[in-house]
Parts: sequence; C-alpha cells; structure tokens
Amino acid sequence: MVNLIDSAKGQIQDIIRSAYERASERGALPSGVTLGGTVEIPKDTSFGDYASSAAMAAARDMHMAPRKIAQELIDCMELDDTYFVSAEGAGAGFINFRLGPKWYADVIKAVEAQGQDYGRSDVGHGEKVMVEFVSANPTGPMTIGNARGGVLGDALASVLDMAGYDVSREFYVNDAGNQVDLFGRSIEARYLQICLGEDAVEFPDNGYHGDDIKELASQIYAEHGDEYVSVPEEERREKFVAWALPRNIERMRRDLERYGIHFDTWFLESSLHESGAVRDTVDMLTENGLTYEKEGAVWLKNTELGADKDEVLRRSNGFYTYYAVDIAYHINKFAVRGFDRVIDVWGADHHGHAIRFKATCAAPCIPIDPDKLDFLIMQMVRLVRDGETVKVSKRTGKALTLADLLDEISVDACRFFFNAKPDTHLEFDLGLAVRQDSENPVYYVQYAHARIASLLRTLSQEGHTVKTAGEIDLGVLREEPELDLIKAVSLLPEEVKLAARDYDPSRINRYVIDLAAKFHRFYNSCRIKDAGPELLDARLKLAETTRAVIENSLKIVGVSAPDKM
RNA sequence: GCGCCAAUAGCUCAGUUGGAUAGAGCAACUGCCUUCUAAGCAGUAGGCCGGGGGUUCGAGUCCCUCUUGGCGUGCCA
Repeated sequence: MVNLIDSAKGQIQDIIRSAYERASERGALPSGVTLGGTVEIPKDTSFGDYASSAAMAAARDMHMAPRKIAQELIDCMELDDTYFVSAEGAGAGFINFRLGPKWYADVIKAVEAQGQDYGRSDVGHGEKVMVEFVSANPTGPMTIGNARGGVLGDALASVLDMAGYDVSREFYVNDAGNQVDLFGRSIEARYLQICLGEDAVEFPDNGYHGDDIKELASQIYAEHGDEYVSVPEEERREKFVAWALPRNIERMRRDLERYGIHFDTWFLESSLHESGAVRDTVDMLTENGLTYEKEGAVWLKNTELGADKDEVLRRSNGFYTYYAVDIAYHINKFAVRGFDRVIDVWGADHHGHAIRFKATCAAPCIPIDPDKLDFLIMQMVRLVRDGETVKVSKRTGKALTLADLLDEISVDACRFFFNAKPDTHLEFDLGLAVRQDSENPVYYVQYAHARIASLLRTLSQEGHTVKTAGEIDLGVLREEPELDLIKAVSLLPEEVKLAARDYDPSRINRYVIDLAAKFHRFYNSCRIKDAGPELLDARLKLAETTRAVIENSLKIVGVSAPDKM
C-alpha cells in the first residue's frame, strides 16, 4: 500500500540530504552536521505544497542564518525524477516545495487501485488489539453517555482496523456483584409492591428507581401472579435476576445494532467468578504479600505500587469488588486471550480508577505490561434542554436513553455528532438535536456524496462513463480547485494513521468535511458537462475518486453514504 | 486539600504532537439557480488564544504559577 504523503515527504528528505552532501563538498555549508527538522504541509498553500524546516533546525550547529542555509541547499538541489517541480526559500528559513503532475496522477491511480481499501495502511503490523467499550450496566437502559462511548469505541476500532491492527470489539457485561444484587432487590421491591400494595414494602436505599424496573416487575406479575410472594428471598431474587438480566442484555444488544455497533464478544463478568479466576487472582496477590485484612475486608496494598490509595478487593460481606474482578478480567485479556494491546474506553468519572489500576498492573506478579494497556477517557456529555443542564442519573431514572435518542435523531446524525474529540466536554442540546437541518455537518458531507452520485448517473445517461486512470490524461487537471481536491483525497491514509496514533477518530469527521468542501468548490467552479472530451474524462474521474474516498471515510465513522438526498 | 481533563471569534469547535499573517461551521450582512442536486458556492464582518512568568531562532502548542468550570478521591462501578 503506497502512501503518497509518505512518498512525497520521503523524497524531500532525500533531496535535502543529497543537496547537503553536494553543498558541503563544495564548501558552501559546513560538513558533519546531522540534518533535523520536519517536513510538513503548510496551512497556507501559497507557501507551496510541502515545507521543510531543515535549514532552521541546522542554524545553530552550522552557525549560519537559516535563510542562507536554505538558499545554499536549494542551489545544490536535483529535482529531476521526483514528484516536485520547484523549491524555494521563504519566511524564517523554510524550504517550500511544489508538487508536479506525476504526483497528482498517482493519487488518483492509488484510489482506483485500492478501492475500498484506500486509506488502509499497515502501521499496526497486525498487532492484536482489543477495544472494550460501552460496557454499560445491564441493570437498566443505556444512556446518552453510552451513546458517546459507543460511537467513540466503534469508530476507534474501525480506525485501528484501517491502520493495520487486528481489532476485536468487546462489551463487558457486569452480570454479577453488588449492582446485580441491588437490581434483584429493586425488582423484588416493585414486585411485592404490586402484590401487597405500595406501602407494604420499603424500597431499597440505593435501589434503581427507573420505570424500567417497574415494567420488569409488572411483567413478572403478569406471567406469574403473586406466586413468588411465598418464595424465600434469596431464591426469589435469584429467579428475578435470572429472568430480567438476559432481557436487559438482549435489549442493549438490539439498541446497539440499531446504532450500527456490533460487538465481537459479549464477555460476562460472571464467567470470571464461575471459573474461579477472581478468587485465584486475589489469592495470588495475597501469596505475593500485596494484601492485608482490615475491618473484615481484604485490601490491596496499592499505595506500595505507587497509587494514591489502597483498594478493597473483597468486602466484609464476602462480595468481591469490581476492582478485584477488573484485575482478573484484564489478566484474562492479556494472559489468557493473548491480546497485544488493550484499550478501555471509559467515562471521565473513571479516570481516578484508570490511574490507580495502571499502578496495580505494574506489579511484577501480574502478567500485564502497563504500557500495553491504554485508557481512552472521554469527558462527560452535558445534556442541555431549554438552556438548562439536565442531570442524568440511572438511580433516579430520569436519564434520556439511547433508544429515546435514536427515536428522535437519525443514526447518521448521532454517530457524526458524538464522534467528537474525547477529551473535551460535549454539550448536547436536545432542542438542537431534534432539528434535522443543515446545522448538522453530516448533511453537508452526505450531500456531497449524493451530488457526485447524481452527477455520475446523469453523465452516464449521456454516454460518459468513468474511464480507468490509464485511459485518461490526468495532466489536464491544472486548476486550483482540481489540485486542491486531489490533495485532500491524498490525505485519508495519513489521517487514519494519525487518528489511530492519537486514539482520536474524530479526525476523520473533520477530514471528510474538508474533503466535501473541496469537492463543492470544485463542482461550482469546474463544470464537467461542458468541458472538452479530455477534460471531461479527467474531471469525471476526479469526481468518482472523491466519491469513493467520501464513502470510505464515512464508513469508518459509521455513517451512510447516500446516492440520493 | 490532593489528583485528572479542559479554557481559542457572539455560539459549537479545529489548529498536523514547537513553525510562516491563529482557521472552519453556525448565527449576522452582500451577491450567485432557463446551465451536471442552491442540504451548495463566492464575499464582508467578527480575536489580549483565561491572567502572569519561564524555556529558544520561534510558543495557541512545552514548563511553573494563579483564576474559572467539569470529574474523581478507603468496602458503588
């Protein structure tokens, strides 16, 4: 897979290196200096297509003015047989390069050759990586926070896949422990309230107040009447949980599928208890002297491992805490299932946990390399309605659910909107979100795609079909909007790489908006229909090339690319 | 108190991991459809990059400090 950005940058490094050799042989520049600096794409295209800061970086070692160094290098440059047609010194000592027709033609050929794989690279070297995300508690419906985490995790997984990683998407189901116990008690209370009257039963202190719990209870009542009233508490709760939990999990799975998110694995927390992995993990930590007992609970000496506080592993009531289970779970990810790298997508309310957990994983007796465990911490979603912040709480049951959201807003708009930079707070305005107008940039991008598809249909009816790059003289594409568009097309593989490196799939959003803008500009200023035969073929090819790249980009984000709007 | 994340145009956000005159979108204003989709394009206007120090050829970007907001901080997950 050829990356034309890398090729161009690499050529510039070579050009400058050999120019420096010649210059130092001639005595124009002092020899023996290691050339540094970077090659980048200037924001302002009047500075050229690529710029090198090598002259500025070498100024100190050479004891010369950057501009002077740049000029000496340029005087010794050979540009024949490269992608570049000119180089000139500018600004504080930049060397600006301008691309020639060969490069532009190669970009279009690359998209044609790679098709749906255009954008793909192999920087990941097939490394086996797990992205664990959403992992919402199955004790209730998913919230708006899960909507963000879902998009982020799914898009991140796609980006990593495109960057050459062997990616697995996982949902961790908390189907055991304290929350589930509370879930059972909450249903039980609602059930008994139905059977015996509202006031006959007290609702548990920290119980789940949502209407979904009441619905589950009334469904049980509808099927079984009051037959569970006489059943012993323990058994009754067990039965309720065994009945309700799978229903909730199935509902989450359906909602997520509707959202365009498919998990490779739904990993059950209970399996870690049943296999004894949790117990074994705590025992192992004890054998290594990392635990102590206090007030009837088993504690992890996490401060000895560099964390700011110790953690409870087993509560005085005998329950293992999420912390103990999390250690067992991550040992499972790495040591049992053999992932090379694990990324957990968590909300900001877990960041303290992430830091402490990493300290734990650094313990020599735990078979996890902390450098291979990454956390993608996303900031909270602030829900705003009528200018006021809406508090979201599962316990009080006033949360807006993911399903509610999808009833109001298209999946495409949701996925595009929530794919924002993870580390910034996201303000979600309900009043704005229900409006399906052009304020949402997703329509801007989709419109570009539909526009091209329509263009291809219309011209095809007039006998103009898209030819292969080999049959066309792409050199006739010389106008600014045409060349700008090709440059935008060339960027996808680079953007995917950076998105994978930074764990920031929202780069693709910004990229595809820019690509669409470049297309609209091209479309408005470069007519295709009335152009001469050669130019028509070349422009039509460029339009189809753009369409393919928009489609590939939107696919990463999980947004559809419509042929009509 | 301590820790993590943030602060850039009226609003929502970019800024290629230190580069050239800080950019888009929305909102406002002005033009462009008998011509390939006007959900579009072109243009105008809008800024002490929260404040103050420091590092160097060069800082929105890195370090220190202060202010403001969000989140977390020993038996919830």
